Amino acid sequence: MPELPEVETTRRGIAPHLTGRTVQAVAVRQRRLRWPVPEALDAGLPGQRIERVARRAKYLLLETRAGHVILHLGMSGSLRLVGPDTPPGPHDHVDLCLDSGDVLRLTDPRRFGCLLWTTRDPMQHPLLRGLGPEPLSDAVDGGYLYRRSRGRRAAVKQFIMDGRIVVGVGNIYASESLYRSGIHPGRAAGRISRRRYQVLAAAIKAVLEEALAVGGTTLRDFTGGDGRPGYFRQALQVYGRAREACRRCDGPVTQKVIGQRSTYYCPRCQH
DNA sequence: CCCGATTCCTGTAGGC
DNA sequence: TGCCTACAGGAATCGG
Repeated sequence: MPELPEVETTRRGIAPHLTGRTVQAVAVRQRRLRWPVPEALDAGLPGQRIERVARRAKYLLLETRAGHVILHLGMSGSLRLVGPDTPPGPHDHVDLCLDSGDVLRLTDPRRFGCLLWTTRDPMQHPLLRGLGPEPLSDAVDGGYLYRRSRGRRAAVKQFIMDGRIVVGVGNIYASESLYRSGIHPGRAAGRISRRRYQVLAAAIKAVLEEALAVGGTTLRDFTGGDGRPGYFRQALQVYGRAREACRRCDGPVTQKVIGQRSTYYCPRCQH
C-alpha cells in the first residue's frame, strides 16, 4: 500500500513523463472516491500544461497555470502510465490523457483515494492546510516532538501518526520506528523524555529513508504493474509479525489494538 | 483543544 | 468447495 516513501517513489516515477506535457482529455469512469471527483476537473484541466509534480505529505500535486490536481492514493490506489488504447479494468477510475500519447491512469479498488481540482493555493486547501511538517525535514527533531507532546495523554503511537504533528508516518512506520527506539507504543506521549524523543525522531527518519531507498524497487512493480510487495516488507522488524520471535531478544512479538489500529511491538524490548 | 469512535470501500483470510 | 464474516487501512469528521 502506498506509504509516504511509495508516494514519493511514485512521484519520481511519473514526474518525467508528466512535466511539460499537456493534458488533452480527462476520462472519469467512477466519480465516487473518498470525495467525489469534481466536474470542475473535467472542465478545467484539459488544455493545461503540467508544470511540476510535487508532493506534500501523501498528497501528489499536479501543478498547472489554471489550477492544481490534488491526488491521494488512499490505501489501495496506484498510478500507472499506460498506452493510449489500453482497456481499463473495473477499478481504473480516472485517466488523464497526455499530448505525448501516454495515459496516466488512477486505479483504486477500495476507493479511499481522492482526485481533486483547485484553482486556489493548494496549500490552503482544507485537506492540506494544517498539516504538520514533513518527517524528513529539519523541522522534525526530538525537541519538536517533545514540545508538541507536552500535556498529551494519548498513546505515543497515535501522537506520531497524527498528521497535524508530523505527516507521512503510517501504521507500519509507527510500529517500526517505535520498535527501533525501544519505546512502548502505548506509552502516553506527554510522559516521554526529550532524550527519548530525539531517539524516536532519528528512528522515524531512518525508517522512512530506508523504505524510500528500496521504494525504488517498488517503482518497477508500479510501472510494470505486477503488484508484488516492495522490498521494504523484508526489512520489517515487528509489523505483521505477531507471535513471531523478536529479532533482538527472541521473545514473541505482541499485537494489540491501539487507537483503532493494529500495533506490533516487543514487550521485552519496548518500555 | 484533546481524544476516542465512526465512516468510507472491497479484497483477502479465516472459520465452519 | 463454497459461503459468510471479520478485518485491514488513511484520514476526515463527529460527539463528548
